[in-house]
Order: sequence, then structure tokens, then C-alpha cells
Amino acid sequence: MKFTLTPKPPFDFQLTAGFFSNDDDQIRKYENGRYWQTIRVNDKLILTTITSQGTIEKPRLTVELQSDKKITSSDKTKAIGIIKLIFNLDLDLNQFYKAMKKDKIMSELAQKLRGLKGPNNTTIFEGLVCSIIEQQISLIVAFNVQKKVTKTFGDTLKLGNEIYYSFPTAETLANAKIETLRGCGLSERKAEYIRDIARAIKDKELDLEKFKKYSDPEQVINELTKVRGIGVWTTELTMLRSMQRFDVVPADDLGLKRYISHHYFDDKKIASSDVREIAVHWGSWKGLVAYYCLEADRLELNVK
DNA sequence: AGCCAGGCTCTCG
DNA sequence: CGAGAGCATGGC
Repeated sequence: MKFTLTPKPPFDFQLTAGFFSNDDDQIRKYENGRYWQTIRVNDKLILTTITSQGTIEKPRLTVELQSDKKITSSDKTKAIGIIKLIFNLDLDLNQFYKAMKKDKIMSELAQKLRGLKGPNNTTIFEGLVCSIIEQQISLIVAFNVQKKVTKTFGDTLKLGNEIYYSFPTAETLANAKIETLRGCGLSERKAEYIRDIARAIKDKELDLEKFKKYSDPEQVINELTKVRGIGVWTTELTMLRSMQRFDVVPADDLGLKRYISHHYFDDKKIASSDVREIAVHWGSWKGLVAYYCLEADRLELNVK
């Protein structure tokens, strides 16, 4: 099944999907203008392949859906919703760029990365678990652990000779053995955090999706940080990457501190409070600013 | 070799 | 209470 989607311009598909250039063939990847990953729709897995026919100012995407089961029109409708979520296709970046005009450094950055929409995890659970995995250790290590967790616990979709893995559900991870999680490279602590959070979700004690509806970001932070293994940084990063909330800044983030320090503090060592003070000037778009900083930091590091 | 890496909890004093 | 140790693995 093939169809076309028209994202709200500006949208740079290559730049946005390029985040996944080094990812895994069997999980999700951007390669030669093609992005693919499985999505979960009505309890079946569907391989989603996206290519771009448009430009940054007139974006147009072609989407192909493939599954081992029949794809209904209800599946298609839901799939479109999820795909829009993955790349924030309905987000109006012009509003964001307008708000950045007061800040010279940030408007330059916005120009450099024009059309970048932060990729979103398809579930908050995935965003949260990935954020926990990324705590403290280097991103290279963290990405490896995420891949191992996905290939060890994720459901699979077989299409011909190819096999694709989806991110494991809370139901699956709730029953995971600590030693199997540790085998993926997680510390004993992190393995417990993840399993216990998955159990809380399975037992309906924790509802992550409800946090999308909260108007006050502080309230999300207050509630989520009560959960063992989740601190302020983890909550803020999760909000950014999986709740489509752009009004929070993961101020404790090492990469963000590095970038802000370089551009505002002459490379001096800074505290997270310094980041928060600067971020006040970015208003309700501060989270997207943070994402642009993180991407710029990552891209510059890759150049080196 | 050893230290650090997009943190957080737990344990001491 | 606040400070400090401990954690997983890979890169430098």
C-alpha cells in the first residue's frame, strides 16, 4: 500500500531522518534517501518506508506500508497518525523561527538547520526506556544497548527473507529477567528501573500516555521523578523526544551544556542553572531550541 | 591503564 | 541531611 503525505513546510526530510543514518537495518534506518521502521497498528506490525519527492519548502513524502497480514483502511488511518508523530509532520516551524529572531546565535542555528523537526518515538514508553539507557554512559554505548534490548525482546515482522524488530512493549519487558537485560549491557540498577516501570504500566499503576495532556510541564516532572530511576533530566528528555512537548529543556544534559557553553560562555564550564537562565529567553520553544543545539553539537562532533 | 561518558540511587558520616 | 561511591561498556 502506497500513498502520499504533505508535511507542513518547511520540512527537511533528509536532515530529520538523517538522525538514523547509523542505526540498524533491522530496526530503523535512513539510507540513500529511504527511511524505514516498523510501527505497531491495531496489534499488528507494519513496515513503514518513507521517501521524499518534495523540497524543504514544498515537502512531499511517499509512504509504503507492508505487513504479513492484510492492511485495512483503519490500519492505514492509524498508521498515518503514527507517521506524522514520528517526524512531527504537522509542526509549524515558522512559528518557532519567528520566536528565535530576537536571539542572534539561535536564529543562525535555526537557519543552518532549517526544516529540522525532531524525531519522535512512537510511544512514550520507548522514549522513557531509551532515555534511561542513555543515562550517564556515552551515546555510542547507549545506542548499542538499545539495539540489543530491541533485538532481544522486540516483536518481529518477517517479510520474505527480511526480518524487522520493533521496540519491546511494556508487557514484554515486565516479564524480562534481570540477567537477560544485563546481557544487553545494562547495569543491574537500570535493568531494575526498566523492568519495574514496565511492570507498573502493565499493572495499570503508571499511565505514561496521560502526561501528554498535562498543561504544566512542572507537574509532569513532579510526578515522573517520583518513579525510581527517573530524574529531572530523564523526564525532560522523554518529554522532548516522545511527548511532542517543546517547552522543557534538559538543562543537565552534557551535550547541551557543551553547546551552550561554547556559544554563550566562552567554553567555560557551566552549571545547569546557567542553561536554564538562557533558556528563559527562548520562551515556550525552549525545548526545540535545545533539540537544535543537541543536533548541532552532534553534527559538529561527527565532523571532527 | 585509566578515565570519562547526555544520571540516578543508595549508603555513609 | 550532604557528599561520595558505584554502575555498564567503549573510545580515547
